[in-house]
Amino acid sequence: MARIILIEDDIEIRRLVAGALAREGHDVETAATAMSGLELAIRNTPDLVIMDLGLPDLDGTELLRMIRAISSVPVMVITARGADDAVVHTLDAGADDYLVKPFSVAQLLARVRALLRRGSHVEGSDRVVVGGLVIDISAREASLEGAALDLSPKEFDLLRSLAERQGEVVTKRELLAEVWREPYGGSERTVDVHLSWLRKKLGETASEPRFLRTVHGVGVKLVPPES
Amino acid sequence: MARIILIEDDIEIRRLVAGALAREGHDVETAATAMSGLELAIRNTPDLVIMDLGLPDLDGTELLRMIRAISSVPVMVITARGADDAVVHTLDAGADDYLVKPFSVAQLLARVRALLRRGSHVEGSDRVVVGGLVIDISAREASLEGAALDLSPKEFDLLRSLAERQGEVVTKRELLAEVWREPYGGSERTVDVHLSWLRKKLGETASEPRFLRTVHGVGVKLVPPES
DNA sequence: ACGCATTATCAAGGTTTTCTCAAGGCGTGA
DNA sequence: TCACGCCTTGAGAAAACCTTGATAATGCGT
Repeated sequence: MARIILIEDDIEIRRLVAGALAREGHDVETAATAMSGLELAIRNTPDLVIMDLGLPDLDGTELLRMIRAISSVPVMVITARGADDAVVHTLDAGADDYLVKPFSVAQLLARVRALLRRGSHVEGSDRVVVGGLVIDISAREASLEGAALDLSPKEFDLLRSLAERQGEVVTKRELLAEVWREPYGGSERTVDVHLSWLRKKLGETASEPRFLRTVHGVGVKLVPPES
Repeated sequence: MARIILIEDDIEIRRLVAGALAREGHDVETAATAMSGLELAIRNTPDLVIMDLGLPDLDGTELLRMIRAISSVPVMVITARGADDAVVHTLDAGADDYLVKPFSVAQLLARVRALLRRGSHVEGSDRVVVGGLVIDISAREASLEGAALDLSPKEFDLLRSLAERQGEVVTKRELLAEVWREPYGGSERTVDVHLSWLRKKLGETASEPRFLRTVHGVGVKLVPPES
């Protein structure tokens, strides 16, 4: 699983590519303009950017330079311009691969795999994904539907403990042991309160749960929200 | 300048490509068969391997697998076979790029540059770019939005330690160990103060952070600024 | 439907962590 | 020696966070 940003104005191609990538298990965000794509590339710290060269608001090479100025993320360019000096020019501006439309989706996916294969060695960030909830352990940050969550230390640890055993019911005692480092003492009330805060930040309540389902008499479990 | 191995049986193409690469300043070794190419790849620890898929003594994919078994060197495949599943198959076998003959030499060179650019980044990562902040490690200098920063030794080491693990949370203890060489003793106050100075030079404050985000109870991390 | 046990939430108070300032030490070069 | 830049340390204030106890709500078995 990788975070991929797709910047493409043609809605047909966007759907086609985004769908194929999603089917490979990737987390895809799309943008139809250069500026919104740039913003995504800054905010989401993606593992790969795929961009069209012919965007409505800005020349693709310009966008590429802007991305390169702030990040070394792998960039794949897809475009109708197949002229040789366009390819050379774009690659030298910092692109990692260049695919000419119309292209085969299978080949695109294979090239994406090749780029990610190289990139994955660079970072040691491991993530846990539950529905629209993404938890990045080494960066110690979590986001819900792309929007960053502002979690306190205990809240994050709590969420991580639940995420590492997603779908499983975890007792408050276990959470006290894992998060609070208190295998015996400690009050289970404390866990309740933190769960409540977490719920608030996840946009849910105990009576309308989405991610955090309490199992009466046993504990809680973290699950992807229903439909 | 990079060490490149070219495995290609067609003498015309071999001369053409090897000549062009040499003219770019690279150190090129050629082989006409898979076995001699493999030997070169083992002995010479190249920065890049360019290989034909249709070699006389061994199937190209087989050679690719053998190379991959012993090395993670970038491999570029050039071949007459343009069929889509050949491309997919080869990329998935570990190739980094795939160019169909007849190709333009200019494009080949541009793709070589792209591969080498990435390869050198992985190895002795000498420059770290995060947002508008550029840290040149071997030159021991940093610049913000193009303007050089005047950092004291400790400030630079601190910034470098954070940059080398950008996006990751680093504890003050770890910084004391890495920057101050004091894995146990040492006061975390010291780190705080240096962070404060660094912030001032980066044009930010703790309450209005751009690059240095403190993670309460854990440490700090270096991230690209938002928007 | 009733009562008990468990869970949810709130508000208040206390604790820990972080930030910044200012003072002083140390070494270098003028 | 003096001036200067650099580093360390201590202290106070501010901010962020955690815990607790009380009360309301909910679930479960009878």
